[in-house]
Amino acid sequence: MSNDKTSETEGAEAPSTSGLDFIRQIVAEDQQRGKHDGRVHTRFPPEPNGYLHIGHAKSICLNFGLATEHGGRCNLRMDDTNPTTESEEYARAIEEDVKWLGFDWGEGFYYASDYFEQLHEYALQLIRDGRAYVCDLRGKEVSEYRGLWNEPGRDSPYRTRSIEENLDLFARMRAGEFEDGSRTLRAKIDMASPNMNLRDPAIYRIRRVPHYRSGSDWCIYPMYDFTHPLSDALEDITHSLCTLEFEDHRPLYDWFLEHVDVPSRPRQIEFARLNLSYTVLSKRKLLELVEEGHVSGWDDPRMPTLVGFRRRGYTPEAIRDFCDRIGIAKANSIVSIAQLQDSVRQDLNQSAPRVMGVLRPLKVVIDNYPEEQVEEVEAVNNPEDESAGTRPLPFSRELYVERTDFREDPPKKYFRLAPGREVRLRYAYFITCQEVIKDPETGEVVELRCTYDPETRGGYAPDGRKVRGTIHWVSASHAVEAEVRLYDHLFTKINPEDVDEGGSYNDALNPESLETLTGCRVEPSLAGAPPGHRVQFERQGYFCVDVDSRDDRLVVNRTVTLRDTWAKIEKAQGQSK
RNA sequence: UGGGAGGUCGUUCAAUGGUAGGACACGCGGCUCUGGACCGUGUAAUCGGGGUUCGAAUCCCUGCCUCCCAGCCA
Repeated sequence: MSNDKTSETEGAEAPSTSGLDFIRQIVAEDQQRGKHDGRVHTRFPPEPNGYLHIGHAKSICLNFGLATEHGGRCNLRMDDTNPTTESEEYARAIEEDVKWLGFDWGEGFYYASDYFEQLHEYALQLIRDGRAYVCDLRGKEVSEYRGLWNEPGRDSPYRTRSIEENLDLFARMRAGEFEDGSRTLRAKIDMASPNMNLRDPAIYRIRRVPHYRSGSDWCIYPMYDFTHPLSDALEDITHSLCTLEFEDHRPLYDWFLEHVDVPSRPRQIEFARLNLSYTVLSKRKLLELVEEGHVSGWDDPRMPTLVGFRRRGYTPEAIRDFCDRIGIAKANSIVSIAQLQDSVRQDLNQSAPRVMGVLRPLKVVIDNYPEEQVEEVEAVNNPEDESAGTRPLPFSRELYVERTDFREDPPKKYFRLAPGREVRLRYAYFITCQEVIKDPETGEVVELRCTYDPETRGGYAPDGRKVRGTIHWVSASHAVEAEVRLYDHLFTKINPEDVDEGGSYNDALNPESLETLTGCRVEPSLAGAPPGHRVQFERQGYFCVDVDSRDDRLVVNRTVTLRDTWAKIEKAQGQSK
């Protein structure tokens, strides 16, 4: 958040807005012109009917970022006007997620439901001014009267009711005299408008159910289109940022501000919502994934939710960096998941301590190493951060190395272990593979017999000879056993929502999105690591201790792999054959 | 079909009448006790057609394509 070195533009009256995204340009211009007294006040208005996902993060970073960049404020507001889908649990989770992402709303925490009384007053004003009426049409009838895109709607037969009758009926709606769905309060705008939103939209509906906050104080609830502009105005919001699908709601947004006596005049600006390759980002679909059991919950590490990413091991810094990098525009687009992965790698590379972890252990016995001997070699904790220091690693005659670091028949450019080959065990010794032991039944390689060169302690050969390969390892008797969960995309298609007729987005569910490895071996320093602890398993990737972890059962999630140049080479070799 | 909004390297975002640039991805090279990181380098784009202009991604006209809207959801 400190990417501003633009204050060097002294002489210029109006600093250039070049390079800024279109919203920041508008805000900068507004501020230069002294609009809203030069104030910038934004808000992030989630509905507490689900968990926040990475798409929300884009909006959060925009709204909070904009405010801090201009010395303004950003409110967190629960947009909770629909009691049937919302809950306290979601509201609390949202609050926590925004905090986790690293943003602070100060005193600015609000609930639209706290405005119910004021909103009701505003509705009365509209009625008194002849701008709203109680309509007795049922849902189906309303939509019949609404007309089609290319055909104007018809006025409701109740449109011409007297103000007194409207006032009376609305009071009785509030008093609970009418059943759900039997009546609505509608804005009297224009049934012939080419914009459907202006064909007398409902502003209050009857829902005789308790609200998670207002309890049973109300049985009528205001609609989004009515609530939102007025809530913004009540909070003195200057710039009300929302996504593209609300673009043609803007005339309605402005209509309410125009016809209700509000304290301020916010402006709605729309931007494109985030789409991520190989994932879905809609609360409805994410809810389905949870309810249908395709994932273990909202915080399943494969979920694009903030709780999911958190459990997976993503850092708030990485997510913020990602949001900075993808920019803000009006063109709808699908951002590559590789972009996000780059952001985490970038962050974790700096901060994650290195550790030895063997995912698929292959036993190695060093024949010329003394039977009972154990020594300690010194390992660097983080080559990117000298202050992280070093740690001792136990070394002994029996080790585990990565199964994929041995090939009986090595392909070209394979620098790892193979019969007769010498490699370096990171921070320890050079070893040479002398013998391959196989299971007589299956032919599977079960053990490698190797010899080590005692002169190469620490990983250097005094005679100056080089080895091409350095591999990771753990001492068999000292290693801690762990369960490692590897994740892949939840979906196999770049855009799972792009489905053929009759298809469903979950046809593209990836059956291999979770791979659980048991019997993995990690270095002893990881014993007892708490959930949330992030490390790099050298040469493998970044990992994070899962909440399922117990003292006697280490469970770690793979956040993201390291870049794997060898995998690319091998893939290219495979293709050229 | 009516209304609204979009279309720039493979992807994403810039360039606001004056050399089309960054990031990711990809390729090549260097360095390396992580085939990581890092360093260097390269490939690669203005939806089509007209016009205005010394000069157009940008302004005008026209065509094409994509997205959103017919909840008493947000």
